[in-house]
Amino acid sequence: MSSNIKDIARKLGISAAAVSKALNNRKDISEKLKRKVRETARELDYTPNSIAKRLVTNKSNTIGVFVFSRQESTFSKDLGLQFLGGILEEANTNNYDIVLFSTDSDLLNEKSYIELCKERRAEGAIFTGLRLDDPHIKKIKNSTFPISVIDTYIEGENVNFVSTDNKLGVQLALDYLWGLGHRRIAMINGHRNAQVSRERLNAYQNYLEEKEIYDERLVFTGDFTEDSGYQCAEKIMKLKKLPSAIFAASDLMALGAMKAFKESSFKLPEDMSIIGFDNISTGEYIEPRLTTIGQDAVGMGKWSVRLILNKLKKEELQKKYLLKPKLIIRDSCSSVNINKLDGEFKETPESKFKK
Amino acid sequence: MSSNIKDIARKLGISAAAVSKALNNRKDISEKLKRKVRETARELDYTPNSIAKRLVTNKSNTIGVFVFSRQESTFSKDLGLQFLGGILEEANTNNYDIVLFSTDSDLLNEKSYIELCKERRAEGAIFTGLRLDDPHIKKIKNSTFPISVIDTYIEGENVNFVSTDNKLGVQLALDYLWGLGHRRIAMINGHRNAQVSRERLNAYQNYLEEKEIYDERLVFTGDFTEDSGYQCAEKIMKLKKLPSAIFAASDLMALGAMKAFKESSFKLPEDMSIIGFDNISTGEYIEPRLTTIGQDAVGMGKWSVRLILNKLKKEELQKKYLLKPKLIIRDSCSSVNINKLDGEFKETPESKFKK
DNA sequence: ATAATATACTTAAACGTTAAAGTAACCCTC
DNA sequence: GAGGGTTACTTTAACGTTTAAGTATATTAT
Repeated sequence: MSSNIKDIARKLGISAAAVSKALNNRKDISEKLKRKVRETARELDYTPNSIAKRLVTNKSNTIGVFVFSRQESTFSKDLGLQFLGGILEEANTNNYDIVLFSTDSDLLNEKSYIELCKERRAEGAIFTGLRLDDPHIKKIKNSTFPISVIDTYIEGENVNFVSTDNKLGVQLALDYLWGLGHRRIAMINGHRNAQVSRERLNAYQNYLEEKEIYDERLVFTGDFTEDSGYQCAEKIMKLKKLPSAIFAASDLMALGAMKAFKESSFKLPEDMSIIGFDNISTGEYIEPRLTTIGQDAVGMGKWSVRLILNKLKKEELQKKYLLKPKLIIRDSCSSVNINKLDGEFKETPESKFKK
Repeated sequence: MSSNIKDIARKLGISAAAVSKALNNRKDISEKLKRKVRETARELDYTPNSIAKRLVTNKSNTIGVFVFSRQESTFSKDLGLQFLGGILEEANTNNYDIVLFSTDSDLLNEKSYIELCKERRAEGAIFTGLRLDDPHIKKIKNSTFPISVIDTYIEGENVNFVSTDNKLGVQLALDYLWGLGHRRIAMINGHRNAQVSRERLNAYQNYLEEKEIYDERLVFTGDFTEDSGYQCAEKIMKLKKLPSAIFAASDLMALGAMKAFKESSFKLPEDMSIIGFDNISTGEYIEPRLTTIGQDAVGMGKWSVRLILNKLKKEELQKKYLLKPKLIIRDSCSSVNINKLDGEFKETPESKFKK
């Protein structure tokens, strides 16, 4: 097979240790020998064996990654590949390997996520799309190596949390709707087993309570899928008093809702303003183009790696990183239609709505 | 740290070899000892060290994966995650690890893809989105370990090719358009550095030549991006004799073309039928919903792993696998508008167009 | 009873690398 | 010219496993 350090040593009549040191550019080897070693290494087509190196140094330079991307996942496939891209770039830049694990195969029935990582001596692990009711949560909590979980908060000595600043995201969305004059704003939330659902709901409730317009009957619970958004929209249409706007906790649900309204021949956005969350690419193509809250998915991937690396270096023991979302204004929200306001709100003085 | 085989051996007063064999369920160890070993392994919270195992057995059980997903890539992010899903599931099922490499970081400037794999002693590698003008192609050609390349054909002893049956895909698309009565069908192709562009163009040309309606002036070259589709559509609109339908080599380009036509207030699909290729999820949401050729991306991922595994087992030396595409009929194609037919085609007898 | 065979282990080496400790040769310094 | 320091190596052990070969004991066949 391919040559090793001993082959080089033999050819040069020196010790293997000298070769190792030469290749690692240590200071106790002469420049002359280093040159000779590097040259013969090239001649013999030497490739370092990282497996041997990992064994002897007891350092795997590996991070395990689990991407749970089922339909009812909190993120779309769009975001999934962006997470991965960020993770990869940051990891490889720091000389770490990413080993990806299938979350579909039955590997996971035999062994826990943690065991899979331990066997490979992974130095850290990253989870995305983990549900709060995942059976392995306790093991993650008690992990002996650092773990970053994207979008799901888990209490634990070695567990980091990377997410979007959901409170800010909701604020951006509701500020925008409020500014457009909306006073009756429904919410279509994701399922209760997602961290982000809770956060977004809380932020929504707090915001509207502060404005004194919170109405719990306007909160509908889906499961992040398009279909659930559709169904929630149907329920909304049956309301005696319709809202003028809807805040959906995911773009996919927003898309489903739009479909339902279109089928019931609502004019969008005039008859119903809809704002989503995620900024999936489809939002740009649908009619009307979806206004939404954009997440920095690549950044989330990078930070999940950084927090692990920091922990390994025992420096800067930050366990949480929230990325700033941004409002992406497109065409799915309009200023509130004065003619359709019911008595309750007719006297509201806001008339200079920006758009 | 975590315990090892020697700890178990010491505790039980037996040799490390016996422990190893017991844990591997070899037949020259008594059932009684096996039970005892397994029990103490559990007690001591033993986790096998796969790194040591890989070193001694000289088997890494690893496949390296490179996903090139730039904008002008032949596949969308949608498909990217599907490839990965298929790869992962098939690999993990067969006890192989996937190590993913960033194609953005500058890791790739220092070392070739092949070197990265060799250092990790990867047993195989998978490439997706590789361009025909990639500088590392020659190294891939001469690889000493099996490689599967998705959608890019590279000649080489150890190189497998996994793709969609593009000829069939084009046939499905053109049969469908032909059946709807279209006789003047333009093509918007991807860039020349993608294998699939060549195949799709060839198939298009052959099909239309057979029908004796091929016109090279109706072939436009984009680069798989939406924007390039838009630009090609603009050129098409400047044609003296407009086509009645367009076959786009990617959904993204089809989307761009639709945008251009809509802006020029074409009625879709009445004024222009458009069919795409890929079946990205956005196609379902756009108006009109995009008719397209669907690819089995998950299957492509799985087969790229299978071909590598077969090669490693030296059985069934198949180096190529083509997955069947399927026609996904939605709303972006209509039967040809008789009133708009120019003289040249008016007498065509086909009048029973299915839709 | 003896030899052959099977069973259930142990011993020892190996995988390719690194790192700690050792050593020989040389250079200074006073 | 003996002692201290530096330079440039070598020797040895180790990382945690597996495997081939060896061995002692028990079992069976003749």
